[in-house]
Amino acid sequence: MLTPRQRVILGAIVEDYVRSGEPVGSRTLSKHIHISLSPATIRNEMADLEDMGYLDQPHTSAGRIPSQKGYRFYVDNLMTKRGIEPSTLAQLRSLFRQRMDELEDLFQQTSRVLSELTQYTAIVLGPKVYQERIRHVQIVPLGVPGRAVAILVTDTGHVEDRYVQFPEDTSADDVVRLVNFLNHRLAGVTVASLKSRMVQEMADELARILGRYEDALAILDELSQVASPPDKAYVGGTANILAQPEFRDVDKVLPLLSLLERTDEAGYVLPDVQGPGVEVRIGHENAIPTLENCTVVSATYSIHGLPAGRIGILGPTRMNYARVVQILEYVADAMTRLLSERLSG
Amino acid sequence: MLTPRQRVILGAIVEDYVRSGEPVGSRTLSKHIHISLSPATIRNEMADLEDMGYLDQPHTSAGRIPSQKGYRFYVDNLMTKRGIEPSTLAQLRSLFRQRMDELEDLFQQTSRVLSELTQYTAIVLGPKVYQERIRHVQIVPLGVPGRAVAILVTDTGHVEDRYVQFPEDTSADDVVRLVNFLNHRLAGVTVASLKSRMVQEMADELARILGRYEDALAILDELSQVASPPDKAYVGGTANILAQPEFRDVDKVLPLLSLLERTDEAGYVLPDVQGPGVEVRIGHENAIPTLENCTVVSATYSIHGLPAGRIGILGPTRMNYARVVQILEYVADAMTRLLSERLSG
DNA sequence: GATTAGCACTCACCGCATTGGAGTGCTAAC
DNA sequence: GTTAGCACTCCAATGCGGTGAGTGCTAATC
Repeated sequence: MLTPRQRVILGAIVEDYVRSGEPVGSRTLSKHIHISLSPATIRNEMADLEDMGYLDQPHTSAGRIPSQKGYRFYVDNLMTKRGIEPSTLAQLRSLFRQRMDELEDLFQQTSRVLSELTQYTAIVLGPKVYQERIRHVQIVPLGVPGRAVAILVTDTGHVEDRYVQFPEDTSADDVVRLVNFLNHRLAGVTVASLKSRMVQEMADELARILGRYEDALAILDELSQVASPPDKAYVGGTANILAQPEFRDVDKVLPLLSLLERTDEAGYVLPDVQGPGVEVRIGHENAIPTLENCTVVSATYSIHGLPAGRIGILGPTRMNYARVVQILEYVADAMTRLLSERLSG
Repeated sequence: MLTPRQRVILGAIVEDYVRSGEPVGSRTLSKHIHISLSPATIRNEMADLEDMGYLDQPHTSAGRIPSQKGYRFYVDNLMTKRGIEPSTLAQLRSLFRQRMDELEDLFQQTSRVLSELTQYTAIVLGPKVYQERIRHVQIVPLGVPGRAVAILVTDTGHVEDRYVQFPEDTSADDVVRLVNFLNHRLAGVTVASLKSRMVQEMADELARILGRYEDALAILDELSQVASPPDKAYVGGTANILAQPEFRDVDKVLPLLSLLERTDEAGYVLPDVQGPGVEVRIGHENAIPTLENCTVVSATYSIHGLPAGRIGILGPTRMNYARVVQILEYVADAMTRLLSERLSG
């Protein structure tokens, strides 16, 4: 257990190091406002903190830097939220006051603003489609026989489309019948359940309508594909990583940038927690080894009380935790309100 | 004008430098197979080439490197295409042999493979929608009165959707009438013409159907927005830039990465040429100042004989021009064939 | 007249020693 | 328990000579 004095010293070291990026020495700390101890005393305390694993020393004659354990203790016990600076708050407010017709815009803009405000990398995951309810199904045949586009619209206004192939001799009438049937049977059903059991039981009915069982199955199979799009990730400010002194070295950033570049994998950077509140993963706490020197802070936003998607910030372990946590709290909250309001009445 | 011997020497310098990344000295060159001259002679020629601006010298006692003018001369007059290596060809063939249901996949995969093969950054621009013909229009009202999703499907299977707002008292019947009217009037029309004159003349007709003129205008205005989506850019291999020795310095890459990150601006990297063949822009020939030390090689792909979109490679001026040009020629050609074949009968 | 051998010169780069300074650990005094 | 003092450590910056690749120039050679 840490003594109150050790806690003050650890907190001061974390905050000083986050600000300056330089290892913190005992002399620097003794000048700190809330600490009126001589450098020697502080040295003793620092040696103890290092023994306990809260601090690291880059080399014998350097100051101390927080270890990952140190950051963890800071986040759990010492961090004080001072409220978001007015200018930041203003920028956030204006972001959510804009009229954004497209959901896509909202996510894109959010990731841009988040990365600008924090100077770290921001990741915004679009809402998971499979919880939404189907509002409309449409099939548009293209010029080529047997080829068409299937479109799914959910009650949130989310549109998914997919190129599908039909048996070549499917007639225009068949398509109309199919669309009517699907709309009748699927309206209000969640996307998730479309994939599973619905297909089975619908196949029989559909076979009656079309008069061909195999075709009915094939068509439904194609359609069910529409319902499982990959989660879309909006990544902003990847270039910001380079500005961080700990990533000035090209060899260290390369794996990180490669990871973020594949937007399909970028989603895995955010942990899959669905609870409320902000989640902080420091260094090795992340599942992905590439992130061993990074911290990922993430939060969940909801639609109508249901967790819908995640937003997060990726930066070095030397991160301004308090500020990032507060900003994410604000943004997750604002997105929850905006989306819930917009998508009901 | 360059003498034949000067041309041989310049060509050798370019190819040697592209391969090694080190300034080329006279001794190295004299060992070159096709050059049987003493270092001294070569030195004299190199001095002349430098005077004419084809070569640069990093410092007095270093070898020579090609200037941008030198690269330009090489590309225009000296470059010999030796044919793509078998292994590369195999990879390209297998890319286009895959079944790719979504156009999106095609562009994404192409940009990935291009960047992997070249180890540079690849940019693929999706086809310009406005040349395509409208196949189907759909409007799906959402739960909230006056809010709906408008969907446009083109004959290539391209789907555009947009959240739109209607007058709140628009009835379900009105929407059905509107959709029927639009499909009747717009089928086969190019997206481009929808924006311009169509709107004007349709407004009158629509007003008769709905019985309200202002609303008709408002609705058409919203719809015309759907028809002008930004060109979508698929950027792959941005991290590859870091692997290039000329961009090991973080300060030099940062502006480049920032540019590529904003995918809306990434499109501007490729010049807007619509002719056939491959375009090479070296250093300052690029419109964007950030690219002063980069070369952009680009090519156009077509659908049914009409230029549809562009693909390109971004790398340092020290680039393997012959190889990149050949690969782009191949890919543009393959995309043209694939898209034309797939989108007709 | 073109080519080449020879030579002095330049300059980046490497390794090495030197120095300064920030910071520590330890001990003894307060 | 706290602090002053001191020897010690180690990084980072600086300076310096040696090395080698490469050049430009001149004079000899073909």
